[in-house]
Amino acid sequence: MKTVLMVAEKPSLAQSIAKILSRGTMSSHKGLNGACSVHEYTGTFAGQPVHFKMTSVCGHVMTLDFLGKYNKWDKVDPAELFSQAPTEKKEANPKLNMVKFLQVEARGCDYIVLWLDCDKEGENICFEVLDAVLPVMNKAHSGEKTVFRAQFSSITDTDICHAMAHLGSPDHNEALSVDARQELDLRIGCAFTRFQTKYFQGKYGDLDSSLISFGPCQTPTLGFCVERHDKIQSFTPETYWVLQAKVNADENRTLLLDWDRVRVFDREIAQMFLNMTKLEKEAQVEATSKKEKAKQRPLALNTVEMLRVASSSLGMGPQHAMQTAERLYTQGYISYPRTETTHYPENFDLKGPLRQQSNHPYWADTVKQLLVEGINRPRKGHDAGDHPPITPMKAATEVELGGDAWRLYEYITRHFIATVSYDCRYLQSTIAFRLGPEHFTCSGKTVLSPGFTAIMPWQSVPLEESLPTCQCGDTFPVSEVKLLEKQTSPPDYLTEAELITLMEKHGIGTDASIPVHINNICQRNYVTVESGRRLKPTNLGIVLVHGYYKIDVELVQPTIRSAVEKQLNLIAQGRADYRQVLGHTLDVFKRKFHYFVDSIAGMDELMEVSFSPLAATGKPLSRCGKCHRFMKYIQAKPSRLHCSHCDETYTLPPNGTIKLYKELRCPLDDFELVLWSSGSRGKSYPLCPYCYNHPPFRDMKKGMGCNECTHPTCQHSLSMLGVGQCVECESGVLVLDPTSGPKWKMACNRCNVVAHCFENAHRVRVAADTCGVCEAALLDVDFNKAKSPLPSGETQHTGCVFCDPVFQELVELKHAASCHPMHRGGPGRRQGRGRGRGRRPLGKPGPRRPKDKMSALAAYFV
DNA sequence: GCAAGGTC
Repeated sequence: MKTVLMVAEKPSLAQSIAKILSRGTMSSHKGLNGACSVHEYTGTFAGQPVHFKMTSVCGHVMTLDFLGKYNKWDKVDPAELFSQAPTEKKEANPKLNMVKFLQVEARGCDYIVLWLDCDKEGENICFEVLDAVLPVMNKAHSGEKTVFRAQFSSITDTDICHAMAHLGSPDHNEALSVDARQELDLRIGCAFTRFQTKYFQGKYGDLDSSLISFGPCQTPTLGFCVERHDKIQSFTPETYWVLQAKVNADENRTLLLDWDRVRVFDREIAQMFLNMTKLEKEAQVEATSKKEKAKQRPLALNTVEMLRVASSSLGMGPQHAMQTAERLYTQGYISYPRTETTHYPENFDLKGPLRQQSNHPYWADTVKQLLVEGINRPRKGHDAGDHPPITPMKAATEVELGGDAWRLYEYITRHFIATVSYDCRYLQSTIAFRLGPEHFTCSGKTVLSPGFTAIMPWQSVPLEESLPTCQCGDTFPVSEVKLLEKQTSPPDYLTEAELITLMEKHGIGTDASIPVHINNICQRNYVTVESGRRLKPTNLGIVLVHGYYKIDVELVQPTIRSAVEKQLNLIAQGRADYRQVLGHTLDVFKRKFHYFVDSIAGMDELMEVSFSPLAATGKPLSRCGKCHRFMKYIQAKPSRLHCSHCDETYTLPPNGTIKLYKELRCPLDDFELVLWSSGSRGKSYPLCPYCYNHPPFRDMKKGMGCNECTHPTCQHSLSMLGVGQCVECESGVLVLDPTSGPKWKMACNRCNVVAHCFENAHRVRVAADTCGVCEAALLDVDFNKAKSPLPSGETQHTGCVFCDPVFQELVELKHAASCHPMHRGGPGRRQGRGRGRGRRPLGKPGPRRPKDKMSALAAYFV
């Protein structure tokens, strides 16, 4: 029997499609990567009985990047990234082993049916899948078609079965347009980002962002925030006047009338209107009207609307809201949360999900009433052909979910119930008055039936007292006419919800990527989230955008995306050549890049005003090995040391504190050592600022401290302080932390394992001898007289921390900062440890300590 | 260390 391989874009879709096509008869098992499942069943294909294997990828299989050597920032001119730098496709998520997984499943298959999402990205993934599986599938007989594409617009029985019966072919042009998009985004984004970052970080010490990034989506996103900021800044308040009149409706009630002219901006004219009306004793009714109006129930919920409400009403940022929604989805509480669709398919079972909610403590009554009296048809929304709107899939209580998960679930459920509820109906009454020559109106709303607002109370029509009944020609006594002086007020900072709307409108990002772009501009310190989730640009954000305004406004305009997308659509439609479009667009941006580089002084002028040059930032900390003057420690991200005399900058490890290390010097370059520490519960190690940036030995890399230094004789080096191989990771060595006393620690120089060894020793040294059993270096310890754990009050002991019975008792293994007790020393508690690969119990370390001192020595003299 | 797009 032949085998048909079928591949969907994500595990959940593979499951639902297989369920539909197999009519529930499939058997499932997990694939080798643990993330994807394979669903198998038998059926017919092209008129013959076959075996079906339905599985999925997890989004893109591959990602585009530059060849390794072009990722060295200090060796490559960013301008080269526009054409010379070659790119390669790498596995998007190496942990998932997707290519291997697909090949294992595809081996021996005869046909493939591609069930990827029906958009351009999906079409591109089709070819990523084909590249992986075609080499291992059975070869086709000549002329036989073996590759098929399913075209579906919703995940319903009819649609899926129809797609299966009308298979087509994958569209190469659509896939190519995505290839072009990837290459453009990569080359343009990286070139501008690297140039800006290097230029400004080399000049200023207080930018407070480790990266000055640029991208065709994130930059216009920032642009919207700064545009609003500029509007606020340039706003000048204007004074205006409003004529306010009150009439007595009866003895104890007055009506406030709205002036038909609303407001005037000229004081004298306002005064004139007041003079014309203030002596009037009565207001005459000119007309009355009563109109029944409806407030429409909401459209079914899609991702973007959910994110808007989450931000504006629940105070949850888009990134957080999305993560919460994903968790609700994987736990089965809601349907797939990434969808653009606001329209339920015709045969969608609306009553099922509704029935599940009929015993819910918060909305049982509303739901029961709907089920008894009949639900309303949801409004006609937009069908993007991806997934049904976001719908609750099972009932849940506040206690069960708790916190933000509950609040989001509650909103989704209330919204869903609202979509099948009736519109809110209310009566709008208006009375038009005349006071002398001027016209006024008074209007009020009375709710006739609350409809969906019962389940979405925040949407209710506010309760108002009804207007008095009256007729044309009636008069009411005037109680007061006065002039109010007011001022126009500036707009407020953009809310996240408004930003999402703007991004959606201009096609910046997608439902899945909008939260990422917003998160990016926050993390890069371009904007901060203020109360009410309003986005206020920082100085850095403002200067960047104003700089683009000065140099090339197109770099920050939202059209930067849509213009490119227009070109890409030509590729997708087969109306333009992929190579030509790519070449042309790259050429345009290459010119823009060169112009930007040549004009960077324009942006720099703005930077100067807000930021301080490197030489003027930071505090003197340690001495430079070249000029022996103090270098300044710049704490702002990225933290570094700057020698203003030599005009050199030395980067330091991120996240942690830096102190001078006892004025000790590196024997290689005479730089004063500094001590990096991740906190009291973490680890610390000394490092030489020069060696950290310029590795001294061949077997060392950039970013290594003394605890990884292979110097054979320096007292701070790995060679001198290394004790034994790490008990968890493959390549790390546990290194004695000479600053950790009196609570002595050894820390792995690769992973975050920390071994606490002696609490009451005043001196611990790494001895020259090694353990005969495990080859770890012996430790030479002087304990405090009063608290010595040694028998008969001895204070001095030399032994192996891993094998010596006295020392073993004193060792405790932890993880830096997190402090999970992974190990407690002492016999009798060893069972059950050592889960996972490559971990050895502390009692049995593997081969240890850098042994090959001769080769390190040789490297030293290179 | 960089983009944006999938998804886990």
